[in-house]
Amino acid sequence: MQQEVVLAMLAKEPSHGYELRARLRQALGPLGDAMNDGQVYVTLTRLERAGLVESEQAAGLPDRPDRKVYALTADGQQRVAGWLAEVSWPRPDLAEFHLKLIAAAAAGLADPVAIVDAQRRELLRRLRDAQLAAMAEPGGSPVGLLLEGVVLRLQADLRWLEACERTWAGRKDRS
Amino acid sequence: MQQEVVLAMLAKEPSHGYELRARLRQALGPLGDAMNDGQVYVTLTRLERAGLVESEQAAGLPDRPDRKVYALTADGQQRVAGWLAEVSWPRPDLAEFHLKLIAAAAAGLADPVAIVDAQRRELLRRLRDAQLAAMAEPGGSPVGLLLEGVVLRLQADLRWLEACERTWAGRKDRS
DNA sequence: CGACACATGTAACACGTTACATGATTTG
DNA sequence: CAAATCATGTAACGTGTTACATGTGTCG
Repeated sequence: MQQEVVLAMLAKEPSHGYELRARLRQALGPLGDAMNDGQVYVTLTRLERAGLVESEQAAGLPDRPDRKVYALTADGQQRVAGWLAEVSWPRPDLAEFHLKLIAAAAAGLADPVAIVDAQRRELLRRLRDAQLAAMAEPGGSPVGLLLEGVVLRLQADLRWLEACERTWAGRKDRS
Repeated sequence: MQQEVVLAMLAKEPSHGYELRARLRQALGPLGDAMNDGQVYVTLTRLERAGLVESEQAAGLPDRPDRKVYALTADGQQRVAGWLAEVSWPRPDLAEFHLKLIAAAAAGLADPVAIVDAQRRELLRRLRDAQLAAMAEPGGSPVGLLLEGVVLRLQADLRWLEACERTWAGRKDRS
């Protein structure tokens, strides 16, 4: 799960895989459920191979399995600092849907307007879910904030779908 | 670039790599500039290996290199139909930024509010660019529609950043 | 002559995902 | 006894990305 994220969590303090996984889940709230359990370990292994972290065996709780505690190397710290300074932002991934409409219309396989409609119903469902989840979180909490972002996004996407419907409905009339 | 997209473009009519690439670029407008030239061929090769398309050598324009024309197999057609019926939607990728703020605050490496600020400046720049690009497109064109989606997204993200700033500024006061 | 349109690829790499595999201890 | 918690991994796969590599014909 995103090497930078794991690195940044280690910047706070050295830790082991199991705990990182738990911290991630906690920070993501309901969105963390999609995570795969083994993923963190894969990422840690690769980070170690890349020389960004180092591991050390450490005793766990009494009568508990030992832990493998990872800490940042100098390279790792630099990478984290770079990541924090970065202003990258995932570019909107609307292109796929856009191309779907174009392809459907061009190939005559499906009605673009119907596709938009189906998509809107799906997004409305997700919006409802996100709003419910947001209400379950205490206001002002980080997880609540994240869910608010999801809601704002979905609302923007729904408005876009309306624009899509208007445009494609118009195109059909003219063809 | 997304196997389904390539498949769907072939659903309209059999075609060769170079043309697909051109059609993609045209459909994406300014967003198509990020594409890598060799990518389409990689995708086509893998699709053929997977039995979703078949290729045939065909004569190109006079005195031009030959083309390798790809067409959908029955499996490929089914896959396209399935894709069109799907209501998948990329889940919002806000988690990374969210985790960045949490990590910055926890590790004390950077001021979350400063990060939010830098990010806002970046998004405002992108918003301006997208609006300029949108104005260059004829109204009602597919590319213009896509750019409108990008603008709506950016506006929603900017509103989210404002919420982030309020929340994190509040947290700082209390710490 | 140099740039551009036409046309095709490959090799290597990074990364996320999935599924599988193990084993102790506490709690109901 | 079964389930959950603590704790770790690996092998294989799909796919996007990058960089490199090649060749002709036309147009200015």
